[in-house]
Parts: sequence; C-alpha cells; structure tokens
Amino acid sequence: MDQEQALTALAALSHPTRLDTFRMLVRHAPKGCTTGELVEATGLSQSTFSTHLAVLAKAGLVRSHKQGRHHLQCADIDTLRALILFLATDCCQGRADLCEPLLADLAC
Amino acid sequence: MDQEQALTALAALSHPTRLDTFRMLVRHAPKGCTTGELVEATGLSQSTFSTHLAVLAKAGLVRSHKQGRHHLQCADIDTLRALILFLATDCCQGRADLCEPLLADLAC
DNA sequence: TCAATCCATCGGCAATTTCCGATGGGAATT
DNA sequence: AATTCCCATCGGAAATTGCCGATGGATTGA
Repeated sequence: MDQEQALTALAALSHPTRLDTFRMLVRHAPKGCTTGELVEATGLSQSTFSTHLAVLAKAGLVRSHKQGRHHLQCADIDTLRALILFLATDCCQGRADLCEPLLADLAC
Repeated sequence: MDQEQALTALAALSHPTRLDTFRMLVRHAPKGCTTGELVEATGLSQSTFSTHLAVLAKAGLVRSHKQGRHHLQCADIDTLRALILFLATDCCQGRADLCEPLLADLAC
C-alpha cells in the first residue's frame, strides 16, 4: 500500500458513519451484510448511505457482489491489514525498539 | 482509545500534509523537529501549517514543548500504537484467525 | 530597552464534504 | 408484461475544510 492508498483509506475511515459501517462489516466477516441492513443500522437516507459506501469501496475497504436482488457488502480484511502495516511500518522503520510494545499488545 | 479518539486520529492523518508531517516526526523520534523545519519541509505558509499542526496535536499524535525560541514537535508513538491497536482489534475481535497474517507481517 | 524571531490566531475566500429527496436502471416476482 | 424491490446517481443546500496574509503575544539577542 502506497501513501496515496493509505490516505484514501484513512479518509474513508475518518467519518463516524463509515467507521461504524466498516466495523459492523468486520464483525460480520466473511459473510457480510446487505446494503439495506447497513442503511437501517445507520439511520441515514438510502442515497446518503450509498455515497458513504462508495467511499469505502473506492478505498478498497469494502467489496460488494450481487446476491439475488440484494447487494452483499463485505469488509476487505486484506486492505485493513495493509493499512495497519502502513502505519506500523512508519512506527518501526529502522527502529524495532519502538515496535516491540505494539507487537506485545497485538498478541490477542 | 475509544471510537471518538480514533476518528480524530484518522481524520488528522487523512491529509497529505499532515501524514507527511507525522511520518517525518516519526522518523525523527524521539528527538523531534522544530516547527520552522516542518513548515519549510511542507512548503506551505506558516499560518496554514500551524493549523495542520494543531489538528495533529488535538488528536494526540504530536506533542510540543518549547526549546529556546523554537517549539520542538515530537510524534507520540503511544497514540500511533493505540490507533493501530484500535484498528487491529476490529480485525481480531473473536477471530484470531484473521489476525495471524497481520502479526506475521509485523515481525519486522 | 529595542529590534528580531518564532509561532498561534483572526478574517475572509474558494473548494470540498455531507446531507436530502427525486429519478431511473436492473433484477425478481406476479 | 407489469409491478415491486434494491440501489446508484443527479441536483442543490448547508456545513466544514483548507488556504492565505495580517496581526499580535512571547522570547531571545543586541
């Protein structure tokens, strides 16, 4: 993941609705949720939510495929992992000492 | 780190100038850089950069303390670590299987 | 004390983001 | 074929963000 992709992903996640949506999709991974379920969960209008979803999709954080009449939305864990790695690389770059506490905390 | 703090940090890092600045400060951690050095690196006006710096500071990603006439800016690695952990927790929540590849990549 | 340096804040303008209702295309059901 | 359902896109209004020059407070050095 390069800096431009990271910026797009960070911007996508920096909005309450989009972060909530993404976290909900991660919790439901890898099955996913339909767009309608997500709209209902946010309480926003359908059109407004659609634009939020497009932002997440453009960032590669969410992928969708049709299932019957519905669209099934799925979090892309690989992209999340790439974003985390991008941030962690900054933190580690030539300084493994700074990164050790992070690795310890991550041993979930 | 709660969701509101995470949102503030994500928004702070989602701007090219602020992400560049933060990465530069991480590279210079823990010594830091003066505000003037950062202004020069970005090429923006002093006032514009000052507002960017305030966004990073409000998010807890950058701390500053006076040193003579200058202000020394330092990246707060703990906050970065907390943000990474916040994102990774979503990814791991009850699903350690999803997180193992991340840990493997992080072994830098 | 006086001038110079560093940086935060203000006022204002332009661009972007966010929200909504309305419209319309595509797919399943009748 | 007609209807219903699901969702993307359009147009427009309101709010936010990003940029700058100018101003002023704080501190150092002459």
